Amino acid sequence: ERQPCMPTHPQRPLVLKTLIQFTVKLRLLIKLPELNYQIKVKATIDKNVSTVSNRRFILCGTHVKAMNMEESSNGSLSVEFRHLQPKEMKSSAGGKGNEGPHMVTEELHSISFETQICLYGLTIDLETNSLPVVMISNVSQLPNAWASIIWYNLSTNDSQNLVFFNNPPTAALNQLLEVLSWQFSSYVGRGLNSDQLNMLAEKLTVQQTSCNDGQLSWAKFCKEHLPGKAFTFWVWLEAILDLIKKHILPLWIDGYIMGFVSKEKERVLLKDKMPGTFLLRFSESNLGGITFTWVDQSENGEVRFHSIEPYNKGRLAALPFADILRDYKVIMAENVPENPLKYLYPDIPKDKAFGKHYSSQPNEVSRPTERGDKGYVPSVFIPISTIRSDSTEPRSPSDLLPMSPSVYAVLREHLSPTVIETAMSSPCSAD
Amino acid sequence: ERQPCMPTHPQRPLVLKTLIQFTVKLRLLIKLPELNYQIKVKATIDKNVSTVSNRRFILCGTHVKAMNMEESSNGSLSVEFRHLQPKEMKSSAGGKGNEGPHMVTEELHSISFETQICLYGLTIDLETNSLPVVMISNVSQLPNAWASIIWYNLSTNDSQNLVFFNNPPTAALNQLLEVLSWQFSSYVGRGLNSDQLNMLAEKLTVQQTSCNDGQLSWAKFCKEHLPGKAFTFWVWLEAILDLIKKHILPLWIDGYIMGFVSKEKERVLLKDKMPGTFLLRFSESNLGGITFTWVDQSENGEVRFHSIEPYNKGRLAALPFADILRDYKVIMAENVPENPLKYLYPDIPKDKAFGKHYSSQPNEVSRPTERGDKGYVPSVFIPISTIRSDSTEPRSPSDLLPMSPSVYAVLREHLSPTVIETAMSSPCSAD
DNA sequence: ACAGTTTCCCGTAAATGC
DNA sequence: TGCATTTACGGGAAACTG
Repeated sequence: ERQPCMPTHPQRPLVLKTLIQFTVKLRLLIKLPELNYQIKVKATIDKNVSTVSNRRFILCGTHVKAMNMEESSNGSLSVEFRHLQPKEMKSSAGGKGNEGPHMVTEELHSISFETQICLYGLTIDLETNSLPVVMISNVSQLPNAWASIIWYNLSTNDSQNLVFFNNPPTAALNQLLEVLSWQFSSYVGRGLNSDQLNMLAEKLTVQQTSCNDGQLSWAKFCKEHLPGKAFTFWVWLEAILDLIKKHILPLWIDGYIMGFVSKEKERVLLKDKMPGTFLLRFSESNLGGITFTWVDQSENGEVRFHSIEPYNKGRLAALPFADILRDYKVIMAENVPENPLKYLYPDIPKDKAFGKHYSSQPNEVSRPTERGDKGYVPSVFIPISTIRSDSTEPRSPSDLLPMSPSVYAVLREHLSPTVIETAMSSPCSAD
Repeated sequence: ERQPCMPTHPQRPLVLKTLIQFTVKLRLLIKLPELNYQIKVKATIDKNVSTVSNRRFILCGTHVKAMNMEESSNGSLSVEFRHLQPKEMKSSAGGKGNEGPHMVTEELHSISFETQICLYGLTIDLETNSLPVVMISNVSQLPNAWASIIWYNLSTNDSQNLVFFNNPPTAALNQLLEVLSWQFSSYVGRGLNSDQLNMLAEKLTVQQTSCNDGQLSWAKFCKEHLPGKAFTFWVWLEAILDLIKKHILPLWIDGYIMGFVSKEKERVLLKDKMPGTFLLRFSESNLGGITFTWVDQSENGEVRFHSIEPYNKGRLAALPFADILRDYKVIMAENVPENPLKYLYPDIPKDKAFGKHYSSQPNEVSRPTERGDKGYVPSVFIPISTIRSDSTEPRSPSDLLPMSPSVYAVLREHLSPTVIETAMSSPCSAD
């Protein structure tokens, strides 16, 4: 008769975190003619202790509340519990309940709502339960918990099978893909097209030892590591969702991120394109990483591909991805302009003072293996002050005023042919 | 008879945060011959309610504990309360106690310890109190709270004057400076020299309308904003302590950061030095910012100074400061190598796809005013792949193998006039 | 309206448990 | 011992409250 739902982490309902409050709204689906008294509803967690767990929780906050009229619409009764927060009761009695699955994120719990309605002298006991919920204690568990919710609701219409993960069923691959696309559209505002879904499908079904029947096991989705990797498919995908949401949301929504392309497909796509054509792809080896791959031609006309070392959250926090695309450069050491900093006051050679603090980060000089571990082009951030000097039309000193004289002086000193200090080389011919 | 002390935030004792646990250790300074029974000590906060506040706190956790033998040394009795956590009791009765200071960080509280000792048939009540403590609810209040602790202990020997901040006394400037230096040495491992202290003294005493008597008011230290700034002296200094601790600790400890120098002094120091001589200075206008200033000469021999836009925590998290010093470059727009990314697959001009997402960050082209708001040289991070190409000794193609052919191709395409001689293997002629 | 203050809660690190 | 899980708490931001 009622319709429970419970957001906690926005867009990740049915996952509850201990000590973090959540909200549940309940609507009475039958209409009552008499409303002379309060209908009080009580919320309980795991009321019937038949849970697959020896963890016990209670709900703190006002878990008994009266229903009131819905302001909007049809005047039906509802009640919203706010600020409920689950707390774990340390069960000193180590009576291991049902053994079941070992991960807490595969442990299903249930929230019950009870009430009594006295109607025409009749006393009616009402009770309803939420869909299974997963209880976690730290956001780090959220990805796996959410996977459980997805898998459950994808696989069964059962509203209360708390032992579901004792023996989780397989899911139809095409249904799963639909859910994944829906995940993207609800979480980051744009779903996945068929090319992207095909790539994910391939990734999910490699090493599918048997059953090529379009079914996928829970283990393949969320338990077993991807071949050669130290993480599961789902963790990999969640890291990408997170990356998109936090760092490249508008680009994603605009559809400029192809994202899910295999390295092989990538080459097929790029090989006939103009040199300088590139695409954006999520890293398959780094969690939450994005790279760009571009094509060019070597002097003998051979087509070549280059992928930048993937950018992750940390780097993108320092420099937005669009800016990286705008400003990315490949330069030769000889053409790097001189560093204007030479002596720490009063006269300590810079490297003498700071040399031991330089990070091993491969700036300036490329790594021993020119391409990184995965064939990526190494890339670093360099602090630069860039000056525009428009040489197409000669200018008088006064015309240069928009550029401050002192900066101009820096340029003169370090970049002009008549350099005083040890110049590395003459500047490469511009253009 | 006892000796209380209480670390919570390491190195910021006497500041307690609600709901965050702390530890207190108590030692009995008299020796007892008989120890046949347990001496239980009770910890209370603001036991005598004569506090300058209507905030009420209680201590949660085991606040009654028995003393035991000290394992080390002389077998004296002690007790350590761990996991105590202060909680605020919302006093619904709005009976504003003592009016006093308005800031909670100027509200002094006190922790009391009580016990009873039965010795030779005599019952002795013992009680001792902590030095005044400040209760905060968020780390954002810690700097001001710690300032209160410093000022109190600098100004008085009174062990319990909880109304101290109703009318805080002035402090002797030289004593304060000593404390500041001690702050640096205890918090970031290196104190301040006299030059640095002189700069701070000047900063503290500008606009010192009257009393040039070497006394400084609490307000000047921690209440009034610095002239023309939106923060107090202390907040400015704390931001620097924080910056040092988190991003440039080893450089600070080595003494390579002059840090506290006025812009005027800076020029005096640098003007006779070799071009390329620089020093590191904390920004006076940006909270927690550090800049470097270098000297060079314009072509007509005029001495010029340049200061980089200060780096703050966010930027230093992306690029360590030592690396910034190592890699900083000033380049001209004309000499910037081409960006290899031109068309988003299949053939969308890059700027068409991403142009609207570029940040307004002034990369590539300098700002309208060539030097920023405060006369700083603007500076940005640029993602770069750098390739060493050693032209001093020609190499055969096979020597080029350590560099991947594709990277080589990039170089060919975008950078080289005609010929590239590349080698990874040759060590760069060290220094 | 607003500023001081507290609460909320993510996310990393450390502690704990098994 | 190692991994699974919880706890701790800094820090940014929202909510609260006079």
